[in-house]
Amino acid sequence: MQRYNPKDIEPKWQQQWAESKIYEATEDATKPKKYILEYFPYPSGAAMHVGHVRNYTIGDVLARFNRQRGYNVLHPMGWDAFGLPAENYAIKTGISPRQAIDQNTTKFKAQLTQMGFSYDWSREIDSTDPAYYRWTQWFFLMLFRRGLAYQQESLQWWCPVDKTVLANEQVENGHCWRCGSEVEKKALKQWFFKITDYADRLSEDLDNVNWSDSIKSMQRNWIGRSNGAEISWQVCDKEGHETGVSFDTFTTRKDTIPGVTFIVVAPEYERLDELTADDHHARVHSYRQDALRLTDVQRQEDKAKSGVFTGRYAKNPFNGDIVPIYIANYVLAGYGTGAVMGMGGHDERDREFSLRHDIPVKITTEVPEEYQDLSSTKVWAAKQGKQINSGAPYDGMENLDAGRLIFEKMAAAGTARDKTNYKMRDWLISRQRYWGAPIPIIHCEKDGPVAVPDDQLPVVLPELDTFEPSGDGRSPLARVPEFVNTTCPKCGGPAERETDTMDGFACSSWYFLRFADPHNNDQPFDADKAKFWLPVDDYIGGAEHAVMHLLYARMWTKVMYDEGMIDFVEPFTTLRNQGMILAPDGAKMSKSKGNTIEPGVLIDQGYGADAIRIMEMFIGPWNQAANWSVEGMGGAYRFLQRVWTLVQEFTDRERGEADSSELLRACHKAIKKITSDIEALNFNTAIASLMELTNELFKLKAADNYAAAAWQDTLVTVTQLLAPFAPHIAEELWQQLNQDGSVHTSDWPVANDRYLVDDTLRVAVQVNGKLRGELQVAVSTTEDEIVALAQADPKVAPHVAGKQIRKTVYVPGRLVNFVVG
RNA sequence: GGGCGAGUGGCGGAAUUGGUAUACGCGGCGGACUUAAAAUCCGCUGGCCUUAACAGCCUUGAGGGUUCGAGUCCCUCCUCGCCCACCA
Repeated sequence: MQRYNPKDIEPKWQQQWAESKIYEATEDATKPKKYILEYFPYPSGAAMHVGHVRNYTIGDVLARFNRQRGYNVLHPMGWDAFGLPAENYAIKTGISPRQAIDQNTTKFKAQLTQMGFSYDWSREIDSTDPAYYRWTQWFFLMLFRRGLAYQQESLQWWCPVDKTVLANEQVENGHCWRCGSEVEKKALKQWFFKITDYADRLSEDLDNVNWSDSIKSMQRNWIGRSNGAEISWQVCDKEGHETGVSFDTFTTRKDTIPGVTFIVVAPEYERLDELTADDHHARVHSYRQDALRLTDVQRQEDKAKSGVFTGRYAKNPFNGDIVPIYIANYVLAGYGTGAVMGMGGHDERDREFSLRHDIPVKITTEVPEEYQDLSSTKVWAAKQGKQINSGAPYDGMENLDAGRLIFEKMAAAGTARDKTNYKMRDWLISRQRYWGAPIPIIHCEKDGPVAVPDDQLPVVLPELDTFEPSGDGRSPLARVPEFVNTTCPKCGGPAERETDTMDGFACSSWYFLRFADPHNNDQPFDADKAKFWLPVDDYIGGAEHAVMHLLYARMWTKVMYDEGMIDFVEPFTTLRNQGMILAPDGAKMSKSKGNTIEPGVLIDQGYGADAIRIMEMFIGPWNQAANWSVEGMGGAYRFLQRVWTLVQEFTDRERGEADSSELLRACHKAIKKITSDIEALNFNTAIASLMELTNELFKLKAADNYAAAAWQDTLVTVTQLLAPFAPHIAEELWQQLNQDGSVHTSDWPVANDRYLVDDTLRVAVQVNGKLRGELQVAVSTTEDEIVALAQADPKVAPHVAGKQIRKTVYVPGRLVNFVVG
């Protein structure tokens, strides 16, 4: 008997599938389409580990299952290859990013192929290919034309190690998302995409996508829409003489306006001088300089709420109160107006500031006893209660009603207006690095920033010998005169090219559309093809993209919709976030820790790709984290080996009129269960059912009670059910069972209810809810008969004998419960 | 501090609408085969009491509640994970 040896069969079928092109998708409208996509990877030089494999396996199981179920499946793969790792590698080794990426994609592709993933490689794309980034540049210009790409000089996050600016989304807790070093602020002129224009739609359209609540709430949180009011204040001196300067603050608590006891502005506040008295300039400026030198992390560590008085006051537009103006580093410059009304009564931070600087505190909402000590930092922040200390007619009202009235009065006087603010900032997309798509803009002294004409795209990234960033805020491209010096497309005069490149997230904001039409040289994609395949039906990836890629891609999609290029507003109908695979000890797998488990190694050890795939899917629910188990890997292999053995030991000898009903029942029960399990993404229980069926087949084989034809049919069915999970062994056994074509293009089995009817029922018998016995009865037994049998059952009788049965509950076909008392 | 999610055997995990808790796998124990081992096949495996079986009692983070019946529903609490975090 031939033993199960994955090394003999897996490479063979991988080659066969590639040659027969069975996974290539065409726009065949006779079948419903299904676009299944995994986030296209960064082809790093490191081997992929079993955590990555889980992601691709989920996608591949869905792709294969849907193909067998009659869908026209698009399952493409490509490379998100611009970005720092390749460039840093180039600096270190002298190998150009282009060469490194080419080597890595070859390696990465081999690893994916080795796992038997059913990608349509004819659609492979590479974001660093000029044929691709030409269209990334084209989209940049579309955004530019629509006023959604603009340049602005301001303080930006700057990573001192990577020597480039970063988007807000790429700063994690004050550290660079790539290298982990602490970021700084630097005043630079940068390119932005105006994602804030889309804040409302990005927030609201989340209602219409099938994403997990956690990702949705992460996005909503990040966008951070809050409705409130903008209030105008007049600057004055201590006696209330106005200086003629006014400024605005933002609040979400209109009801607390009567309780404002100070104003505080951020150190970066642009009009700080206008809010500062002459004799306070020195102190205010020294505080400002100190604050600006601090990194964001250091500033957040200032829990003591430092700050200094500006010497000026502001007049409360609601009640005329004169309150001091401070500068303090706990106020964020980039949110709202950069100036905040302080009310220590109901805000913890303001309370702390008030206590530190001896500012009186005034509460405007009735608070419980334990919060009445105003010298404590314990603040009653609940949003509802009775209004107090605000005068008539407000005192005694519900505070929210009072707030509305206060606002109406101020709005009528022109000192307040409705305002919505967002935590999200515009997306900073320029990078001072070499390895990215050049921003297709030409700077002309006369015409300003001018779009590179379409027919001059792509602006090709020149080949360089050194990629070292200079750190002076300009990219290495600035050192290439033949790249920089050009002529203005408008006036023909001498001009300079933009030397910054685009954030890699620009490339990944539209790649899912390119897969619909990957080789188009006339446009980013053909509208009909996009309409055929998009939106993506199942998008599978980790949660780490929640507020970056997934937000950016959604914005671009909406811009394309506004441009009339596509007819949908959300790119990813269903999003699936797989759980992380951790090392056996529960630690995160990483190359630096040296605890990665690589599929290539497991394949070399003889487990094979199929067993790895089974293990990945069986280890637990697909969307929960799981610890890798070395022993579990053996179990996955053993399971496949048992299936293999069943087919090898199949002999076609005559069995006469053997009764196959048990066999057929087991088989069709499994079909039904596995089908609904995969539909619900319960991959682990689908595999458990396959294991159960296999165990059942071994028992039936030992009993030797089945007809040969039914046995053959069952084995064929098993290969089909196994095919999405373990495609190689399924294909091999399919062939051994003399089936035509490929198991992967075969029709998914359908359960026949005829085989599922049982002739006996098992009914549990409870007394007062406690299990006391079990009945085996014919299906035809009536309720009365079952109750009588239950009562008479030797295990049940002692518990009911001599007691009064007060109630009998019968759940048809399941249980009888006697309530005795 | 805010948001999201999770607590079930020695371990990973199963349990339709509330209806026989612990499927399936790992690990462990025993058996068959073998000169022997590996591999393979078969059986047992939540805890307590019991020589053992039968029977009984207990058990889904803790405590209460609803119900004939709760892992599942409600309330209170505890623990852990992830994300965001001075956003006024």
